[in-house]
Amino acid sequence: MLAIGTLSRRTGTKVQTIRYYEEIGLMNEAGRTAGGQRRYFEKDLDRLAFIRHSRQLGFSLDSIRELLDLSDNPSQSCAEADSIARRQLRQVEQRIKRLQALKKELKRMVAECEGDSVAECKVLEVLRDHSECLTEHDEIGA
Amino acid sequence: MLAIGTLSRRTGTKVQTIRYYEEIGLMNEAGRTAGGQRRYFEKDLDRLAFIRHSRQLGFSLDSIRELLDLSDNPSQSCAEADSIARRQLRQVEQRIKRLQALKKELKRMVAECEGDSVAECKVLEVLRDHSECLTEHDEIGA
DNA sequence: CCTTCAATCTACAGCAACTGTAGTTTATCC
DNA sequence: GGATAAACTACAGTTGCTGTAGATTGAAGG
Repeated sequence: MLAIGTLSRRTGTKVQTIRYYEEIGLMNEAGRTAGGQRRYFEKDLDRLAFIRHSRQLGFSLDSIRELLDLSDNPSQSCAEADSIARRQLRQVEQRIKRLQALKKELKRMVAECEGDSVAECKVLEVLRDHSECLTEHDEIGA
Repeated sequence: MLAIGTLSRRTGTKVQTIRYYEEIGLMNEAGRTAGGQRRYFEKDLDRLAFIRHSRQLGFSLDSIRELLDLSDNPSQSCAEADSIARRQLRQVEQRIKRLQALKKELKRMVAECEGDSVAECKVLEVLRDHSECLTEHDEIGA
């Protein structure tokens, strides 16, 4: 039987975060000692590791919930899991695209800055006037 | 004199967001009509546009606050604004790097999935077992 | 002048995904 | 049996908004 701190250490998850996952139903309710402390099995550790790893790959808690459901029912089709992963991949690619546009703009902004006083600062000037931008960046960078 | 809805339309900012910016002190407190509605000058519109544009470039509200301060005091050195922009650039580059690692991993995951049942689903397998990953991705993707 | 209706107002709850704090109780080790 | 680390609950705070409810206001048309 594992205490919550052991799960915490072994998965690099804050104790409060584990309790939070229980609260929102991602982790099963843990068994308790007579004194009320949570005690876990190895399988709980595996589940938490799955959640953490998925988070590291950028999946939302909602997606992870779906993936866990699939994982719990091994007879289902794999297609669902595949499509969740593809969706995540598309999102990541989207974000990269947007960030690359931002990077370009920021680079240009910084490169052109050579004035010594704020009055002639290119950085502030660009921020003041969107029309100086080369690219469109209408969505706020996630 | 401009109503809040006009600022909203002209900058693509939700009305509540403008009020929120006032609440946290990013926008100056607007003048009011006898009936209590906010009325703005052109300079307020400019300030809001500056804020929005900076947000689109991914600056945090705290950074924007600094940038606005600089912009309000045009005799200061430009170095400060420059360093804020460079910091932002570094952050963006960092995020791109991380996302590219994720993308690689997700691509591999999706590419290898060919089993038809969840039991042999590569996606779920990879999520279960971090050691199957090629890259480290210890930080949760922002 | 009066009605009407969109626009605005305040106040507060909610989102994602945690993180931090305070104050208390439990488990473990010597 | 005492000390101390670790666990407990409950709740506030983070970032940057967004949405809702219910009450007013302002401008245009008749």
